[in-house]
Amino acid sequence: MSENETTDDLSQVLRHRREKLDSIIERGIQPFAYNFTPTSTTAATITSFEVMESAEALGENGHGERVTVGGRIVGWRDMGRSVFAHMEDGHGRVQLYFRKNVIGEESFESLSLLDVSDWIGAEGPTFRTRTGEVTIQVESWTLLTKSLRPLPFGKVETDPETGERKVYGGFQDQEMRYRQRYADLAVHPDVRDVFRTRSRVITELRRFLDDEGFLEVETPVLQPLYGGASAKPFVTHHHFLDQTMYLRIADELYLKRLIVGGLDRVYEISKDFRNEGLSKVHNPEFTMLEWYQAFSDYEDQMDLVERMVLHVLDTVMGERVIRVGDDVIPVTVPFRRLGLVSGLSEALGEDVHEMSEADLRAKAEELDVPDLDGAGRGKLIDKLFGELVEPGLVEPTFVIDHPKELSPLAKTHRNDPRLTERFEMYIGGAEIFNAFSELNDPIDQRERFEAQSTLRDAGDDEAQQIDDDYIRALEYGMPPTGGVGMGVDRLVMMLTGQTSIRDVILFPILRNEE
RNA sequence: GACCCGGUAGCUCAGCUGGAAGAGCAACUGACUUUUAAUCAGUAGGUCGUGGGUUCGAGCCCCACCCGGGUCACCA
Repeated sequence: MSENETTDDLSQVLRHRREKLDSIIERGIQPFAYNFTPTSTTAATITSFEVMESAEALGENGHGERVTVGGRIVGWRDMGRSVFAHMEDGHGRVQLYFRKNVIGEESFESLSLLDVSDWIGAEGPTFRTRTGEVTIQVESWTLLTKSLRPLPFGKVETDPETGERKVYGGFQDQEMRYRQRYADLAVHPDVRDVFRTRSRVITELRRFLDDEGFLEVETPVLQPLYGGASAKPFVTHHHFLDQTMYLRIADELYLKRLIVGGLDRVYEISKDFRNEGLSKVHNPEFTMLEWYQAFSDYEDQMDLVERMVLHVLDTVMGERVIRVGDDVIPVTVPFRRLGLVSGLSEALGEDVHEMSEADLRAKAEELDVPDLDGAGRGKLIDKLFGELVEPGLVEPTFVIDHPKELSPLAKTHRNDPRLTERFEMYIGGAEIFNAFSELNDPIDQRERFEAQSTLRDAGDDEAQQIDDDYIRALEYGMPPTGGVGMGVDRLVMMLTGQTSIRDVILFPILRNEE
């Protein structure tokens, strides 16, 4: 039976499909068509029928419009001299009805060569079956692509009253769903919807910033020095230059060089790369949106973030709520603003500014906060805040005015030299935005870099490098600037109610197969 | 990185105290011209994640490893 060893190795199911392919070719049917021109989609076919029906415009035999549709077979019920099937395209699904005395003997016999997950085109008038489903009475059909590997469709039961879909069996294995995202998408319409939403969110973020007068720019992914965030980079090598290169961990320093150059409102949507662990909210490559606006400070940027979030909710979601798992969180402006130090003081019941580093450390140890080695005052405050306050930040909240040590690229707070003008915006306990009044004093910036360098020498491999070229740019003069970074993946998680970042990234990072 | 759970037919899973590898769906053959988790009859399909070990005998027990999920840690 089998032509060769390769075919021998295939499972029974795959072998049967190869055999059908052979039969198709023997009958002179093209199994992988070159093109097809539908006149309608599955969704439009149904809508059109319903419109004609309610206008009492149906033709003889209750037939609606004659359509030609293309799609993938997702269900098949063989009744002998008639067959019911379901077809899906990018817009929905529609039922097909094949009758032997309508399509003819030869065409009907050829149906036995079709399988679930094949792509076909079908042509005929619409009607409503006895059980009430709008269906295409197929008069002719054509094979578009023979599928040699069945998709793991489950059995779908649709409740006739509520329209709720219940899936039996199906494709559950998370690993396989991520590795074979094409199959996951093919089988799960709701997964396709998540990524459609993601795309629309990014479109609306662009539209919002474009309308605010921002210019979209592109800056290097491959960088001789990395900076703009505290993170471990991916390291690579350029052979011709014989030079070590890093994949960017942030866009920040390049975008601010553009502000120096007079491009006064810029943004970039980019993949950033951080060589760190994986979690429900961390993928090593992720999508970042950063923007910088001359003649603004972090207060202005808080207003802009509020307007941006509302714009995305209004245009994409149609409602001002965020979903975290099953929780529905209303989004209203202005968002809550909480000083990092004052919020922590409240949680501790004493003024953090009055506490010594030793006091802070004792508190942290008392609470079993891990990894305190080498933590300075700022780090201790941050850790305590993370432990005591952050988990409660479910409604949209700006956490503002971080300790200076934690923020080497932010301006010193105009009213308190111990703090910086910075905010992080949290929703549902996750950080989504991070912003500052950008530090534009080149002398101060060099000192901050040097402090980072000291941390680096002390073993902190996430501390930032000194970027002399960036300081040179600041010496030419950067106007007062507010800048914001946003985790696009995390925002999409919030909007689509996904609890894992992997469910909003089409191809999340996985270990190699085998 | 630590701990917990998992990996058995194409898919979803069961498999008792160690004693002849199972079910449903999918597939294949046949019946059925308005079904919709179609139905009915029959057939076939297995490297039990991998490699060792214990045992008369291992899907099951032991050791190591691989892969994934979850929790924690790391990650502003």
